[in-house]
Amino acid sequence: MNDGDKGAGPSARSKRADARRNQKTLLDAAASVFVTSGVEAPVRDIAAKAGVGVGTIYRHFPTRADLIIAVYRHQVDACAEAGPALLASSETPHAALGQWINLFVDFLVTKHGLAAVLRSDNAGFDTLHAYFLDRLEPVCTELLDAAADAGEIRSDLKAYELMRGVGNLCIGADHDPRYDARRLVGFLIAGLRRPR
Amino acid sequence: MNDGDKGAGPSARSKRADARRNQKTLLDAAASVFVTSGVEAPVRDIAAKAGVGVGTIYRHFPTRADLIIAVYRHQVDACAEAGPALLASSETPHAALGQWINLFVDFLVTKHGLAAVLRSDNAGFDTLHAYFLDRLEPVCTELLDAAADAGEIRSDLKAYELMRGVGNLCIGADHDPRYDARRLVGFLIAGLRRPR
DNA sequence: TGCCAAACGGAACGACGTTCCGTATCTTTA
DNA sequence: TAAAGATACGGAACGTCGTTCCGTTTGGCA
Repeated sequence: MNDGDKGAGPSARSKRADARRNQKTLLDAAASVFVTSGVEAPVRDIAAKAGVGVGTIYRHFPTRADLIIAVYRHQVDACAEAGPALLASSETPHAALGQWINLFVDFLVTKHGLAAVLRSDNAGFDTLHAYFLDRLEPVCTELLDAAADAGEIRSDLKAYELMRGVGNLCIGADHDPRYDARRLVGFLIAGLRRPR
Repeated sequence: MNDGDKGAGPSARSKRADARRNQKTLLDAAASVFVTSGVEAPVRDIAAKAGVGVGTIYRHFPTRADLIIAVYRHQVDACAEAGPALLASSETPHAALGQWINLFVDFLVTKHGLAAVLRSDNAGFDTLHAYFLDRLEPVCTELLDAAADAGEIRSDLKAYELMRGVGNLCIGADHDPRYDARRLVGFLIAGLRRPR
């Protein structure tokens, strides 16, 4: 338990001062570029925004996924932590599930291209995929089980499958006014209801 | 009614013999490579498989989308034509819709990466997107309207939105045994049922 | 047979991710 | 405080990819 490092990003302490500074600068620059150009923005753009060479990015974040994870870790964690809270505060487990899915969808939809990259089969994004799953799948499973135990929804759906489906529905949901991912996800969740 | 050309691919007639031959060779090579490496296979691979230079590909198919369209046109057309037939032969419009969507999903899922490319925001794939829409949206609208008129499903969903949703759900459905796109699409369709 | 438009092949270009290494900077130690 | 060693930096360089361009070849026709 040395410095709070969780394994997906470089340590924040016990490094040279300039390295620590650059890491922060890089995170800010990446976050900013992600907002304007999406998470698939060229590495050089991020480097330029941060006023740093591309080598520096790769030293701090060996893969692109590591950078994305570092940028969004807090929000993913918040989403994970909201699960149990919703379960405790909602009328029914199904309502909690719906609200939690809404959080998840909002998160994905507001990050340009994140959903797409999550599903990319390009090598190097497995880490990202794995991180989201590690963090969120248990939470989703808990909500799903609760709703299934209450008899509100079918019980043969795994959290993994649901999350992939929801994630997929969010792809390209920005920049297309004719496509409302939230609504479709709502239909999907509705379709989970136990027949009768 | 000259030679069957529909505008998205080069004419088959009134060209030099070698050109006509190469066009066929290219279609076969592309189809073959698409099966083994997916629709995003490098252009050079397709050229190599066909035994031609890359320039030849671009002369016959100005954009990558044109090549993909040419390869799958028959299947897309078949899917489009199946719509009215299903509507006529099924018990209810909702059943017809479900069966038609199944055809669509089967088509997408069996073509490596086609669903993903359909949703790609890379420039150059608009043509592909447009072709699918031109061909299939009217059919989907017809089915949707029939089911809505029969009071079986909600009436506030556009064919465009449904097709995008279904297409999205199919992304990455191959090479992942834990994810069954057909099942999720089924849930989505079920979720369209009119409340009651 | 000889001409020439049509078609061909593949080198070349620009964008990108990623790696590598000479250089600059920090930190430690004498 | 000054020099040495470790650490980090910048950006050139490499490989891959889509796409364009042009010198060369070839098929059709007079």
